[in-house]
Amino acid sequence: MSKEELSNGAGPKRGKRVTLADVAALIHVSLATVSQVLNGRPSCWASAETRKRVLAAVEELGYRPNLSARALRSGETLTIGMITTAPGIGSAHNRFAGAEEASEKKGYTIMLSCHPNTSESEDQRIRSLMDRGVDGLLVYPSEPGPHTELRKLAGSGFPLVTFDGAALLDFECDDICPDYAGVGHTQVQHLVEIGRRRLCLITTTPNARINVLREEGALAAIAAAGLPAPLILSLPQAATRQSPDLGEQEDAIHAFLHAHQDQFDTVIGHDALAAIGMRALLKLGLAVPKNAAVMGYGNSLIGEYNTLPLSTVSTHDDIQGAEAFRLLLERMKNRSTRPPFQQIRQPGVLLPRASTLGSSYR
Amino acid sequence: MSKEELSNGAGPKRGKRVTLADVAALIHVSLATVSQVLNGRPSCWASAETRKRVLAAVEELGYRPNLSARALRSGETLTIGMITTAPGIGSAHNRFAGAEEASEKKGYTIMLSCHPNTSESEDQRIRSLMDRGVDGLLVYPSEPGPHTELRKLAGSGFPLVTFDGAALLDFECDDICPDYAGVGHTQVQHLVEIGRRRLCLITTTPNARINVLREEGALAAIAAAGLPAPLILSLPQAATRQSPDLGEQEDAIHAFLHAHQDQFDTVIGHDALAAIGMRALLKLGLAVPKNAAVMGYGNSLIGEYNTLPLSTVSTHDDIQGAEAFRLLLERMKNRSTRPPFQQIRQPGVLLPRASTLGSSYR
DNA sequence: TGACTGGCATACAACGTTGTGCACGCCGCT
DNA sequence: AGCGGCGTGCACAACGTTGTATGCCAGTCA
Repeated sequence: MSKEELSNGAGPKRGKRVTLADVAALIHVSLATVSQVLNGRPSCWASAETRKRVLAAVEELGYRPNLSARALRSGETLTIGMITTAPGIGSAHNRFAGAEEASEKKGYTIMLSCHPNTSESEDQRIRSLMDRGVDGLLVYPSEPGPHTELRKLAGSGFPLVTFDGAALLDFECDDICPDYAGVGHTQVQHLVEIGRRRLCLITTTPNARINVLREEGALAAIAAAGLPAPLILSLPQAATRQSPDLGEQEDAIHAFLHAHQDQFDTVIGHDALAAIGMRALLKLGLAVPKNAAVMGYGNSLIGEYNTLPLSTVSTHDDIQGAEAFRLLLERMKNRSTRPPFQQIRQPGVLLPRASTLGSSYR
Repeated sequence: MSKEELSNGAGPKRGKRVTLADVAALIHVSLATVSQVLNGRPSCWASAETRKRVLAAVEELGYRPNLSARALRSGETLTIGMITTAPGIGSAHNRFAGAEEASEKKGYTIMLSCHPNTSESEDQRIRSLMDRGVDGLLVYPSEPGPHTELRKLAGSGFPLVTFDGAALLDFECDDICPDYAGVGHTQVQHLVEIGRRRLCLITTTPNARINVLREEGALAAIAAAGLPAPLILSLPQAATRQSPDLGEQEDAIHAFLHAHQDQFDTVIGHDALAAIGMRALLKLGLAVPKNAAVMGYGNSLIGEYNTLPLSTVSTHDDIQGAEAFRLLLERMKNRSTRPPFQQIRQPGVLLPRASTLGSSYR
């Protein structure tokens, strides 16, 4: 008897999903027995014989458990939430992809929620996901603010892992972010090796602590290498997260570099800014990398597809995502014990390309 | 009496979530009453007085409904699923962002699931999301295959909207994709306006029907404009979705363009390929756009941040996402009626930049 | 005065699971 | 023969909602 015959015949209620009761009825066993067999209770239960019949019936009817019901009963949804700020240009979609791949293997699904970069919208998204009963949460904290809900979660022992939290939060929690000091070190080491000494650092929003952290990493590495202090250009944060006004940024960079001509031989910034910076350099008539090398960091495709491929230090955002999920899973498995918070720092990997090594473009 | 005092004092069960029963108990009303007030049953019910008391109690206890329970009871989860193939370079994250923003406004949350590009993994992701009781599904179909689950869903009237389905599926369903014919027309019109006539088309995987559709759009526009038939280069599909081997692609393009030198004055492809193509052109010693203009289409940042900004026809992937959700919502609201399937075609918008208009780079 | 109306609130039964406690029959042991 | 134990299986009570059927009271009309 095929599944089709059953589903539109006299079988279980037409058009409804197959339930445990349907399976039980088919082979004249009780609900509980079927449930036990399927969940493979560790100990005693269920003779090999009934077990076989149950599995056959499940197969025949195409039974699939109703996870809403299971969630209500057991409090576990096999679902985690992820909250990000900008999904576009930044690291979010790569970290998501890494986390998603890892979580899928363990049977988890991710609810992904984006929000404008404010503490209130962060609170709201957290509440929304908690209402849905997620078992754990991966969060990009917003720029500094009260972080009411996030703080509560961290304090309550709820499984939570943040990205770049160290730079943005004034309380402790499990966190993962690039090893900025290491990234800076790698950048500087490469630049020193190719004979550069006079760096120009381009960054955004000086008031955002995350950028301060990035900057500190680079500065420490520069000092450690015995290079002179770099030029620093701090751009105001992009107005809209989806598409910052590149023209405006380019003009600002152009003006700055023009004003400090002959004071640098290298431009550093995250991949997007480095790409924009490269345009400004060419417009100034400087050859890249001959007159000025350009070096980025991050994980973006921008540098990889660029006409003049951009040397960068990859922060392996996808691995960060996978690691974040791994840590989250650990916390979800052991809700009772409260191990000390863990701060993971993802090392960067040098990807030297034409913008530091190539023959020159104008 | 503050919320904090309650939650660790004698209030509702310590550490547990506040439930309807807690609220009801606090003001000595029945469960049902509270539920009715909160869900604002349209008609008769609930005096202004009790309504006020209920709302006050809800506020005081910080009650939030348990959506798992509601889902079990009502069959609605306020959650939709989205299934994509490659999340990285393609249109997926922009379409997601658009859908997410639109859905969030309506109280929906999206579960996002990615899969390697096979029909089996597509089936598996669909089952996983259906188990979780999603109210609707947005799907990137995989390359041609049986599409067992997807076909079932489309046939059952379950709310489902696909992206690029017209090119990939042999059955009907609600669908949205770029208006390829329009995109091709816009590209060609712009190129004609700047005096180009001899086009070279770069595409991938000739066997994937989606690329055929794209190609057809361009070819039709080329023919309509009275241009000679273009050169066509079909590259094999990238091995890994995360990071295709750019060097290999570049070499292939380089060889092709070298072999057909002087037979084209323009290169067309989607943004990523166009960017790679531009490198090949420069390597051949051709000036862009003087000797060869380059034109992409899509919605990627690659062209925007490129050293030589890439002219493109944006397919507004974020709007497509929002539109897809709008249509899905319509289907979810009217489960009973089965209106004819709708195929939305998103028009492209010309973004002329330096790769067709600028002064030349070499 | 009895019956009927309408406004308000309540009990109760689902939704599909899972875990606990108990019942039944059979075996071996004392 | 009586007892304990074990191997199987089942009934039942939750989990937190929501919709329906019902109860209660005051006021109104015949």
